[in-house]
Amino acid sequence: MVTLKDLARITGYSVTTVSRALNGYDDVNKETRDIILAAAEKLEYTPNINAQSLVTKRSKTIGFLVSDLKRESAKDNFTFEVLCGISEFVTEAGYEMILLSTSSSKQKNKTFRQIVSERNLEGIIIQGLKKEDPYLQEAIKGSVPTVLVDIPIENETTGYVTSNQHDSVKKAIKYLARLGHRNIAYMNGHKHAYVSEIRYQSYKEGLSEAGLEVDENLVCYGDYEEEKAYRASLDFLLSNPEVTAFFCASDIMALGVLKAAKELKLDVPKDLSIIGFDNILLTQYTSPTLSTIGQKPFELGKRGTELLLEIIQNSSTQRHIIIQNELILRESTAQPGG
Amino acid sequence: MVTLKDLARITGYSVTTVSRALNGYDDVNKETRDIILAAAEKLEYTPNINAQSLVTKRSKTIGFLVSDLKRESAKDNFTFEVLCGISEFVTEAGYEMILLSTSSSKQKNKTFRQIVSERNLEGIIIQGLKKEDPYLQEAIKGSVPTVLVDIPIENETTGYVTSNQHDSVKKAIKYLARLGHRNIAYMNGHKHAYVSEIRYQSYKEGLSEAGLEVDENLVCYGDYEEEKAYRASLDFLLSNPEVTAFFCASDIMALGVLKAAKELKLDVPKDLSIIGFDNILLTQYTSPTLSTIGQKPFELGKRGTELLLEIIQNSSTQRHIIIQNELILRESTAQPGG
DNA sequence: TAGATTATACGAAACGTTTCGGATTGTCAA
DNA sequence: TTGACAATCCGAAACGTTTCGTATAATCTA
Repeated sequence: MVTLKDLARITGYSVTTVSRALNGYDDVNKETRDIILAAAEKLEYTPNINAQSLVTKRSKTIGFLVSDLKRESAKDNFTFEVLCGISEFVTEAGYEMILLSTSSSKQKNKTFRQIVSERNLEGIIIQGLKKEDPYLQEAIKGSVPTVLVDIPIENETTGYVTSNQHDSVKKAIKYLARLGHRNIAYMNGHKHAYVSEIRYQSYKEGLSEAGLEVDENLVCYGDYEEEKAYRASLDFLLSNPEVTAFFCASDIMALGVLKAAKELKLDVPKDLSIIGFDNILLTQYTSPTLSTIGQKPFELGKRGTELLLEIIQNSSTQRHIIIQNELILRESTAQPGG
Repeated sequence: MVTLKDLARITGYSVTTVSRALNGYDDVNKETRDIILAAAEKLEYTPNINAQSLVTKRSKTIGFLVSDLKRESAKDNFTFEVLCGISEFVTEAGYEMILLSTSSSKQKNKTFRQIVSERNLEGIIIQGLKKEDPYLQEAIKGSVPTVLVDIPIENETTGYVTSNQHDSVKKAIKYLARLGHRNIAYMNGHKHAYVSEIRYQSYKEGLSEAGLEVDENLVCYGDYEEEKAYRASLDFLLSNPEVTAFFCASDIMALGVLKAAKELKLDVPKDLSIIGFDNILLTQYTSPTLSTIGQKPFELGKRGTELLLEIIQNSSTQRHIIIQNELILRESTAQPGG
């Protein structure tokens, strides 16, 4: 490893001068700067960021904190797309990202503050924590620049990035209503996630705005799992034959509903319209193909990082960014009865 | 941020003693150790890893170097699963992973050595670099502990983790032969990837071992893209009606072949058997469902990290790990003619 | 020509650790 | 009583940076 000291020894200047030359200070002679730069180039010098961060407090590193990244989560490319977005912007900005995977239990061993100060992280992006997770509370209360994905909370050092879930869910519901559906069921995920709540609220508002009544009995819970959604909807569809449309809080659950419909010999979309959420790759390959609400997780990651760096540099005017979803209509939606 | 100095001030001991107490040295009195530990606990002290690494040269950090992690790569959950595997093991071992995304062009700005020494990385896992990428060469020649995913090269400080692609491809080919197929085509990916070569070799050997002749004309190129595979196989199947089976170097390309077959009104598997590679989620949802070779990327990541840490700690006896793939038979394979 | 100003360079301290080599007690065998 | 030894503690240097304050020499101003 070649250090400032090496460069100093070789060029004959002091460590101070070498440092200032490399950092572009103007109290160093053009000639000596050139000599120093040449030597640095030749020896492939790069500053040791750890040492740098020790004195400047700027580690050029942010954390991506995600809940429980284990075997099963590999299926979830929402997280991965967010990560790709972060990676792209972070690199552009000369930063680096470290991946922090945590679980509810691990949060007892180490506080959020500790995680951050261990590695001098300048800021953190949080995705997929449960509402009641201590880290989330710490992050919001603390003074570490933080950006939350899909959790709409903001303050001096906390911002968030999300999609217009509210509008897009309402839009989907109203679309179904416009097609003539009167009994629109809702397949919700588990209650740990903020998004479940938001989508459920929006579903109800969508119904109201379409002049339909909200019926609590038309809500199922599938925990964001295909199998659970399948079982829940199987029973549900049997006992609620008046239902002609299903809005699902995730595509995965929509697959479960689709499977149940097939099982019950219901024709999709003739007997039952289905709309999912996420636009996962699979939705284009099922038969019928699935209508869904498409998010842009890559964008969420990218813009989220942008926001985070603004908060870090104190140059941000706003504390939140909203990305537009799109309602993607495929074969699984139609007028009731065909 | 609470430092050793703070603890020293509060407990009345020296920084040295505090440090030694926390690190479990036995030349500190049980009582004083307890006092110090209590204080550390109370103030939520955690060592600053950057400062630590400056003196110990051990940063508790490894890098995951992946080629060009951009928008499109989000679809590729091979990489993501590997990443999840790395994350799991790395956390267990008290390390942290930083994500390094590079492109062929970026590799000109900064050398591999620089990337490593910038952040005192203890080791690096490399996935998806092109054969001719400079970083790959540097990594192999250099003295930084490195683990390559799916690139079988090893030396003093370099190891690799891969699956038994060779055997599993041969197995698939021989399985097709046993079913009675005599003209088995091969859809290859682009030539930048080591795996393309390996799979192609294994395809040929599989044919030979099954007593079939290798015919170079039965090889198509789909560049690991569905669309390209679709177009390539469309022409190919038209002009080679004797072909009754297609082995594809990836599931994505198998989808393309499947689409082409449907387009040509070929019945799969009656007129054409198809085997893919990767076992992506989609293969369970196509119709017919796709036979494929299943890799275990999570395992690759996890065991790869294990190997890397062994190399770092100089405690490893072997320099490579082979994970068993499995041949997964679904509906897309049958005897020729049904 | 004296004093002020500018250009250029550097010493030393600091960041938060670890670790080497002592220093200071107290205990015990001879 | 003395010397040896163990137990316990600490000072100072080091890791690779940045930065504050200062030093020196050259140049300018009046």
